[in-house]
Parts: sequence; C-alpha cells; structure tokens
Amino acid sequence: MSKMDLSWDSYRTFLTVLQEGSLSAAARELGLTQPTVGRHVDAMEATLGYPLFVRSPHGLLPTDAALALKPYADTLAATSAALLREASSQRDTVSGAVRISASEVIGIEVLPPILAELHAAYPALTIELSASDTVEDLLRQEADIAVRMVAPAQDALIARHVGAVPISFHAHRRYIERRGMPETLADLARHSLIGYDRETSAIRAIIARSPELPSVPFAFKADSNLAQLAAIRAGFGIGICQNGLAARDPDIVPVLPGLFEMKLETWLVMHENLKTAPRCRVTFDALAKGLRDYIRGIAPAVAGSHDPAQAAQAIV
Amino acid sequence: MSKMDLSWDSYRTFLTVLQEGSLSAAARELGLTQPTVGRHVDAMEATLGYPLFVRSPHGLLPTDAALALKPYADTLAATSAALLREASSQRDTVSGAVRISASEVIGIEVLPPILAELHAAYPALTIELSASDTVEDLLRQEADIAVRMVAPAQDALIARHVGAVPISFHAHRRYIERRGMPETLADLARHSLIGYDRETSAIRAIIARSPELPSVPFAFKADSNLAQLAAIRAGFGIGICQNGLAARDPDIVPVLPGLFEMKLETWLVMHENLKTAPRCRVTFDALAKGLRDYIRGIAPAVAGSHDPAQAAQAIV
DNA sequence: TCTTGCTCATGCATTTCAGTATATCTACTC
DNA sequence: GAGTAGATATACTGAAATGCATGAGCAAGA
Repeated sequence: MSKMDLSWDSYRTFLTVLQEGSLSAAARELGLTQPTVGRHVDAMEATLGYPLFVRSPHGLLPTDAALALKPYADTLAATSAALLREASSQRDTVSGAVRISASEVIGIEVLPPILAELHAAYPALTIELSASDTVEDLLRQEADIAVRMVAPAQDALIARHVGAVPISFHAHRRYIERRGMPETLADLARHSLIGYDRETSAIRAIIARSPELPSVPFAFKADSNLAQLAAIRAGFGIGICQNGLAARDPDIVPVLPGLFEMKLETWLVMHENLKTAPRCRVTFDALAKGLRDYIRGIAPAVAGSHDPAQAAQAIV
Repeated sequence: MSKMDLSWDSYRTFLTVLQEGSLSAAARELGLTQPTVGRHVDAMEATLGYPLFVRSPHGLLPTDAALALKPYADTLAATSAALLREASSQRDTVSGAVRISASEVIGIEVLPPILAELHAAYPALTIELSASDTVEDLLRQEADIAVRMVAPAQDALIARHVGAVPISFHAHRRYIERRGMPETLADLARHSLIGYDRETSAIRAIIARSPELPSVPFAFKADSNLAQLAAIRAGFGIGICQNGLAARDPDIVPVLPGLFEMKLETWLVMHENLKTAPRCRVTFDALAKGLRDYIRGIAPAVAGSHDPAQAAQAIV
C-alpha cells in the first residue's frame, strides 16, 4: 500500500455516497448506475485496505474512517466547483457564475435588487447566492465573495469595509396602537419581545456590550433573523432589525430611537486569486456600491443618535 | 456548456501536463500513455469550449486561461494527497505519513534527531519533511504540521507556543584568531560579515527593531540561512545564527554576546481537523517536546543577556 | 547533411469499465 | 400474510477508454 493510485473520480463518488447514504441515490445524483458506484467504493476500500461503509439493505452506513475522510472530500468538491466557475468565465468577458455568501437577512432582503441590477448590466453573469448564517470558508473556495459582519482576519483575502449597518428596536404600527409605545428601556418589560432562541457566542458578545438592555423573557423566539423580521412585520411585538429594512415599510416604526442602537460593521470579502477575474471584480464593485447605498440610504433616518454602542461582531 | 461534467481525473492530468510541460512527460508521471493524456486534455478543452494549451513539437504551452485554473488544480492535488495521508493512517494506530513544513535551518539542523527518535518509537510512521523558507498553507493542506516563526493568525488552526529561539552573532574560532574579536558593535565595520542577499519584509522588520546594528556591507551574501550557517562554519566571517546550533560546535564562538541578541518566537501549528488523528497528535507532541528541549538546552548558554530585543516575526 | 532525441497526432486492436437485467433481502403497508 | 418499494449483489453484454504502433515535425550536434 505504498504507492496509492486512486482515481480522483473515486473521491467524488465516495463523497456522493457519503452525502446520499446509498449507492442507488449516489448513482442517480452522479448520472451513473448503482453497480458502477458500488464498484468505485469497492475499489477504494480495496486500495485502502479497510472498509469505508457497512452495507445494509437500507443503504451504506459510513464507518469512522470514512467520516474522517469527509472533510477532505468536501474541499475537493468545493475546489472543483470553484475551478469550473473560474473556467466557465471566459477571458476579459463578464460571464460565468459567481457564488456569493451572505447572511439570510442580507441575502434575502438586501442583495436581490442589487444583483438584479448587476445581472441586467451583464446578462451573461450567473449568480449563485448562498444565504445562510453559517460562515462559509472563502479559503476553501466555498464561495467567491462573502458579505461578512466580522472583520476578516485571514491572509490572502481582499476585504473592503462598506460601512456599518445600524440595528435597533422596531415594531408594527398596529402593535404600537394596541399596546402603546414604550418610553424607556424599562418599559420593554411590559411588552411582547421578539428575540433569539439559542444564545450563541455572538449574541453573548452583544449582551456584554449593552448592559443597558433589560433582561426580559422573549415572547417569540427564533434563531432565524428572517423569522424575527417576519414576526415584527406581522405585528407580533417588538424586535431588533436593521433600520434600513424597517424604513422600507411605513407601517414599521422605530421603538425607543436613540436609546438603543448598535452598528454592525460590514465587510465585503473576496479571495485574492479572484481579483483579476472580471466576473468577480464586477460583482465585488457592484456589491460594494449597493451595500454602501443601502447603508447610506438609511443613515439619515437615524441621524442624531450617536451613542457609542460599538460594532458588534455578530449576527444579522 | 450549462451542465459541465468533467471527470475529476481530467483535473489531475491537466495539472500534470501543466507541471511537466508536455503530454509525454505527464504520461510518464501518471503511468499512462501519451495519447491518453492528450485525449484527456482534448476532452477538457472541448467541454470548456476554449483551448488550454498551444501545441508545439516541443511540448504544450499553457494559455492564460490554463494558468488561471492552476491554483485550483494545485489545491485539488494538495487535498487529495492529504486525504491519502489521512486514509493510510489506520484507526487508533500511529501509522501512515505526516507531512511537516519547517524552515530550511530548522528542518535540516534541528528536526532530524527529533524525528529519528519519533520514528524509532513508531516505526510505522512515515515522515515527509518539507524544508523550505516558503510558507506552506496549512489550510490548503499542503502540510499537516508546520513549525512557524510567525504567530498564526488564521482560525481553524491549533497553535502551540514552544518558546523563543535566541539568535546572535557567531564566528569560527579560526576566523577570530586571524582577525581578532570585536569588542563593540562598531568594530563589526572592520570585519567580514555574512548576511542576506535580498532585503525581504521580514528582514526590514528586524532592522527597524534593532537600530543599534551598524549598516555594514556584507562580504558574503546569501538568502539561504543554511548557506550563511555554512559560511560561518567555514570561517568566512561573522554571521547571525541560532545560539543552539552554534553551541553544538566548540569551534563556533559567540561574538559580542550580550550586545546583540534577538529571540524568534516559535510556534507549532496544526490544522484543527487533525487533532484526533493519532499520527499527527503524536508527531505534534514529539515536535513540541523536541523543540522545547532544543530551546531549553541552549538557554543556559546565553543566560544573563536580558536585553529587550523583542521577537522578530522573521526568518530562520 | 544526416543522425539522434524529443515532441504531438493518428489508426487500430484490446482491455477495461459501465450498463442492463435479475436475484435477494428488509421494512412497511394494506 | 401478501404486496410494494427501497436497498445491495451478481452475471452478462456492449461500448468506451486505453494502449500499441506508427508517422511526422522540429532542434541540436556530429
């Protein structure tokens, strides 16, 4: 077993079997047949000298050894996808696919109009938007460009600071008419609050930086910031959301303006290798401009509140 | 060209052709034949829709498009190699290959005895030592474990500080007998100095931190720290080297001890994913102990010199 | 000028690999 | 208890990819 000679294709089928859980499903996914996929797995096990899966009539259950190899197979898949993205964008033309990673709220509420305008300007450009609150690794090529609320510490990344997104309490006008408008932070105790479900490290950081916040139990708990936003819009109660999003709906009114506000520093991040790729350069610039406009457009609405609540390296 | 379906194997042959420069050489490297390799490249070009190489009787010259894809192919190769390394190290047994990245001096002068002892304890363990002053990327899996003189900033890396390696001026006894022992830093101007060739950013940082150093032209210039060490040992002149290395040879004597010394903070770095891999854990611990011993063993020799010349984030 | 050594390109035989069809096993539903 | 739908494993057949042999082009050196 000195000179291993495994086909790189076997890694792909291995990963697919791992993801799908059965030879048949993997075969469907790969456009192959079940015997072929089985043979690939057999060959890989024969080469390595130990089993990767335990067969059962319900599918293939990965062994610990197989799970240990999964991260490598994942990066292989991400890298080959990135290679294809780069390859399908021809020289000097803005075409091909750009994969963008952003939080759910940003990806769903903020980016679409920006991307629509970009696509109108470059019809050959395809957008892959990964709207998820899990941080994707740019170094592993899981995305080409990312919108981040945390300062990018890694080398080999190009980062551009696009401003700070202010967030503060908001509620629907109907709710305020029904329950009254709180005047102080302490008044919040008598209201229906919308907040997080599980306490993440990012949230703990926010709490630590904002001792003025009363600790009131939430009436609506959701980890998804989108769900919190939807609850605010539905008039469920008072929650925190980006001022810029609230300003779009005249029925959403700020609550305790000036008494509590935080700013989420926002960065646009891209891998250094991609700075010469036209499709990425163009998208990067369009996102930077669009996000700056978004932040600037809402800045006047909250002008006058200069509280030093610093940038929370956090959610949203 | 919507649904690209390129075999991952074609990436491997593509990369090999890129590295070797010809279909024939790539075929030899891969254990295939030249027509097969040519067909792989043809298929890749047909799928992408544009040429990757210009054919000539002397070999294949990559186009710009091909060069743009090379980093991705490199990552694929590094990752699949890492996967194989992980795969060939069985469960719960210390076996398989560990790839270690270190500077030339550390890798050649310091590590071998440590690794020899490690291998004696675990004969099934294979060592791949990459002794190079170019920084290899642990996140890209170019190595499993690295000895670094710079603080590791990246996430997802496990780092252990193993101490500070003191470096200072040294010379061979023969040289001192011939040219005399300098008493002050200014005396260095009358001596044959051994130093760097090109001024890197790391070296500039050292110079900035050590204003007491006179700017004297070097009589022997080499970017390789190994070559500088060899020049010191050959009695060429006075140069900077690690005190621990100098202490091994009674003919190498310290020059201006206490007047100039720097400490290179040293870290052992490993990817987080590998902390459960027995072969890596064992190697990591052995390196940590070995390097600590190396540093400790030379500490008494220079005891008493407590000048605050801080850690230079630099070479050696 | 002719040889040598390197390259890539092409036609043809073969081997290898993938697909089809089928058997078998298990869980779940009626 | 029979039937259905999911899974893997195994023979057999056919296509596709590989290897072999050969031809042709170019550069260096005798």
